[in-house]
Amino acid sequence: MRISELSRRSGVPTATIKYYLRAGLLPAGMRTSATQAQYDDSHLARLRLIRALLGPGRLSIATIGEVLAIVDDPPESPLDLLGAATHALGGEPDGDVDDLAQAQQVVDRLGWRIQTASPALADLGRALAAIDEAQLTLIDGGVQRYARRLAELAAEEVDTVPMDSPESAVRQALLGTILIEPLLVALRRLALQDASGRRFEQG
Amino acid sequence: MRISELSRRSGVPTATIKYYLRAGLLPAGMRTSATQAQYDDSHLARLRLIRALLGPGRLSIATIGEVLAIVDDPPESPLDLLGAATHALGGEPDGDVDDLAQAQQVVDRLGWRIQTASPALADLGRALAAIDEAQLTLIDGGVQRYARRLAELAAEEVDTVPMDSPESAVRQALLGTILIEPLLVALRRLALQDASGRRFEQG
DNA sequence: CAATATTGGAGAGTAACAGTATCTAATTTG
DNA sequence: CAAATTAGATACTGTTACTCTCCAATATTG
Repeated sequence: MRISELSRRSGVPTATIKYYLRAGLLPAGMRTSATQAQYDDSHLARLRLIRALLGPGRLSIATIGEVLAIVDDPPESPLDLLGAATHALGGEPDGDVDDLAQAQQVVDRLGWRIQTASPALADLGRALAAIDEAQLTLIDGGVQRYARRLAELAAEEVDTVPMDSPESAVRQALLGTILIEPLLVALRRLALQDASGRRFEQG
Repeated sequence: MRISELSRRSGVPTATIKYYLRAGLLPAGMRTSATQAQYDDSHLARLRLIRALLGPGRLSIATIGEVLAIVDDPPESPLDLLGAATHALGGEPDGDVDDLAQAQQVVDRLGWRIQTASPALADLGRALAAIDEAQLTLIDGGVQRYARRLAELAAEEVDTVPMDSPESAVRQALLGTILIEPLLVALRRLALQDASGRRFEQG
């Protein structure tokens, strides 16, 4: 198909498609002449993926570039996989030292083995600091309780990663990390609405 | 304290503090003269909260304004509370009709009672669509499994909301909704790293 | 008490981001 | 052959979250 059809089928303006091409998010089409290129379903799928990562995934164009680079050229070892993934995501790699130490302590108490200097660890530190500064009361058992629930889910998720090919493994692992987050956030907000409705209607 | 001390103690530049004052996020200090005002610990706490919502919470200045307006002037009924909360949060209220229908179906199957037109429902629809478009495989039991884990946690969280005063209830409920999200996201990424480490080291 | 520093308030300027618009030359299509 | 489409490049736009500059009015310091 040509760019106009790609645009029509994806709902993305041609100017924006060109912008993604320039940014290297979308591979160039197969050139048939100086002013024409053919795009196929893989381009359509990639385009939809970009929009998914931009929208619900809330990633920046730059971050999407890093993520897609990993998807397109996966690391040898699956061990490095999620390391590379969370490294591409996550904000500034390091923050306040105390916050980081607190995060490390949480992870240690859980017995989790994490590559040091994971940006997710810094994110955890900042999240804990934010909760602290807002003087929020956590549920009994606090962070550990959330962590154990998520660990159960994480173990199941990792089991869904196919081991047949590194390409599909990296895809599932990386995109799963990113795209399930908005699902969890939305579900949690709805669960809170339901729970608070149940509590206060009889209180 | 004066603005320079507020700046020093919070780490926020005075120019930025003035910007928050103009935006109505921070109440004005007590004026002592035409060119001087006194700020107290409540201003410091508010400033830290703003930074927490801006950083880990990833809210925009405009959204923070809405959230703080609810905190400062809570609705009468606790029932409206999380409705107002999730209404202030959440992206565009409505999206694709099919996506919304799928989200509604998920919620119905769970037996959750949600105020219709909750932006969180639209968010759920978009999150599901994104997962679908990326052709991700969900864990067995799919969305329902995530949902039930989150429902357990949500029920416990709602129990931590103090019923003594509407002010503290709204604070806990609203800020809990927002600030625990980055905690969950960070914990999940770390849990995934740990789980994938465990899986692949023996695979 | 004079010189220097700080402040509130307002408006303009800035950097990053995610597009959009315009233009040109070369094809395609009708 | 005339009208439409395209790749590619460059320039422009709108939004966001600041950041800078100025001014007159104090406050502080020597």
